[in-house]
Amino acid sequence: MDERAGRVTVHDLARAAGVSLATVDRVLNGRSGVRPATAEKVEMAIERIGFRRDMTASMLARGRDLRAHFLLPDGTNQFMGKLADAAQNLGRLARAERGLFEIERIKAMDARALAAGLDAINPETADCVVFVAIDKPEIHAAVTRAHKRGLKLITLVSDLPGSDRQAFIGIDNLAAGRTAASLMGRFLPDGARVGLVAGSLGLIDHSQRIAGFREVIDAEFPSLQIAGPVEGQDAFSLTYETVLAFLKAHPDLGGLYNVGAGNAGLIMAVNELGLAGKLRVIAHELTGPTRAGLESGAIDLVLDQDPEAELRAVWTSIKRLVLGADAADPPHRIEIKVFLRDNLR
Amino acid sequence: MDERAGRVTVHDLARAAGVSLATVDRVLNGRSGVRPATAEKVEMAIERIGFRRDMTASMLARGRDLRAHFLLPDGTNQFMGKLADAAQNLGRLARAERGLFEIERIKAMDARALAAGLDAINPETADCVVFVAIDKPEIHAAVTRAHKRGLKLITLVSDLPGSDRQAFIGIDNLAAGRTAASLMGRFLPDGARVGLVAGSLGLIDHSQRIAGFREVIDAEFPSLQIAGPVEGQDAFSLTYETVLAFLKAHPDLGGLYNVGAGNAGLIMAVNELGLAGKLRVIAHELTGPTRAGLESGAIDLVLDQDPEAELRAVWTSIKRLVLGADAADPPHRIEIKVFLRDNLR
DNA sequence: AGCGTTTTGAGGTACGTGCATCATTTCGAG
DNA sequence: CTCGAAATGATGCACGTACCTCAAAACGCT
Repeated sequence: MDERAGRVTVHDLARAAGVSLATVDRVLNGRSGVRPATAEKVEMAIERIGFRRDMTASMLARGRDLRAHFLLPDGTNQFMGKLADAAQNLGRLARAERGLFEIERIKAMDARALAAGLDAINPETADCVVFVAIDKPEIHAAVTRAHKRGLKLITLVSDLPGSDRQAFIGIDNLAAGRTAASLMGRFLPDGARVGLVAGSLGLIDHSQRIAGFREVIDAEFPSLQIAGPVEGQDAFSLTYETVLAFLKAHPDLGGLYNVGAGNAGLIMAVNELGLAGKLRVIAHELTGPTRAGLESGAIDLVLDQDPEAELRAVWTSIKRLVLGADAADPPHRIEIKVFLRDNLR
Repeated sequence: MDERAGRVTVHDLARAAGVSLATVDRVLNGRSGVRPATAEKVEMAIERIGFRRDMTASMLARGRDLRAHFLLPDGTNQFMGKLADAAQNLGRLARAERGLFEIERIKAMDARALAAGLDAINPETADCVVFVAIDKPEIHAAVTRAHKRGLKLITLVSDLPGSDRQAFIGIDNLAAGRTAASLMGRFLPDGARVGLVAGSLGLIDHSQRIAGFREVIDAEFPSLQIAGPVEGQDAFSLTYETVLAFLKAHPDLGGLYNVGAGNAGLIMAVNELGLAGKLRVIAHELTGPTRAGLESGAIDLVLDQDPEAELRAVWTSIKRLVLGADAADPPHRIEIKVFLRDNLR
């Protein structure tokens, strides 16, 4: 309660609770050998005197680093490259707060490789695993095993709901799909047809975006027709071929919403058919290709998630998971940015 | 360079630089009485051995709190209320990292009150001032005085470029205006007329939004006509009256862009004239009134800045300013969120 | 060379918590 | 009541940096 005089320390807490420092330590750090009644005394005293553990001292005293192991998809996906760069950069900064990041790239869209990567992580050398999930049974199983080994798990960008992961850092993909639909609906005339493109429906972020999009189209713009989705595996050439065929099969398309990557291929297909500017195109993630697409007019709108903001949230989340709830900010959603040609900076 | 063995400490640094601990301390903390040549030896050693000061130990040792004094506008502006709440909340969390926030509300839109508030802050009891700027000469002068007293200054939401403030936390308001124009341009038919509403052009965030809006309309949608801006002082009843008169004076308006607050009054005026749903309305900040406006259809689009994200950035910035560059993340822009009826959560 | 001044060194304590050790008390079952 | 087990207390060191004091050395100047 006394906000102004020196800090409230564990000594004050021990005195207020009428127990020894050793017992306070046992309660604060969840060690065994404390009767529930005693623990409650301490917890009530924490509330009463407003004790908050000083994280600067805590981190110093525990001496150990917070070790996070990242498993990120490799390949030509530019967004994942930005994500890995952001992890690298933030890792350098987090060192000043005793964070130690290990970044490993694994084969994209390959559930077996991801499962193997998860299984290979030793709880002796890492506290925490950060990975982009694939919603397949073998990944659920690997997550359960990792959790049993005592690792903390954080999904990044693409979640794995219902699993043993402790946190998800990424945008609200349902809301992203809804936003796309809401804007697409305002761009297109009644009765138009919209095509959907995804990387893979096995990625829950992709399928959630589609679900959100469908929901709003059905509710608010029921006259619009939806075609697809087709899958391009987030790869350049496959997306090119797939979208080219898709556009040829549906010459009446008025809009295209790509929930995945592979936008370079998509743009190439759109340009090849001379549809740039005629087709309303909404894509995700501001990268080289999508930026070029906005500038050239091939893409109307890009919904973006900021990798740096996500990595900051990851670091915060790691602190929370490993050190306890009051070690860091409460969790918060990553924001969805909307880019048009006119607000590219 | 040795990344894995125990940390690189000041002791290692002293040894590597061939100086004593005391000298290292003098260099690291910018104390006087070090020859340039010696300081350079230390700085080169820092680079060479990759020394990074351990912030957990540093904060603990310095013992002092990081004291930030907030000067936030009072009044009926809901966004400012959210901002103050966010400051309160984050203040509680920042205590665990030795942050101490003092939050003071001062009369809104009153440059004299703000200047007096700035002048009243004692560098003995605060390290840092966080305030919402008003772009008037007397504020520039007060900022200069505060800076001379040794205070660090951070502008929040509304900036004061060209002054002695050390940092600005807020969205890119030029980009916000451009975004609004880009979307408004796509919503309206050729030749339509758009009205502009502001709180006060003395607030640089408001004038920047208008500038960005104008820029894109002129460049991309030159057929659109712009009326206004009119000023509602961010107040409920004045905005109501002003917008009502404005709409009556321009019965041909197809869209309305309010860069300021006072949206409850704006909605009331729009409803009174039976224009809800007919007029395309873009507003700022997701608060009670704008949320209700989205839901009822009186507002089409809300550009939002997240007060909590801004306060997190403020705290990061305070650490950087008071403790030095590697104490925290590098600065980053606050993101602009776009809300439609369909992605309200 | 001798002076005063500036620069550098040596060493200590303090910050608040984590963690370990060992002694002491309390508890519960028989 | 007695004994072993469980719970609690007492104490001390460690973490890496900040900040202080006092002494020693190097410097610039005449």
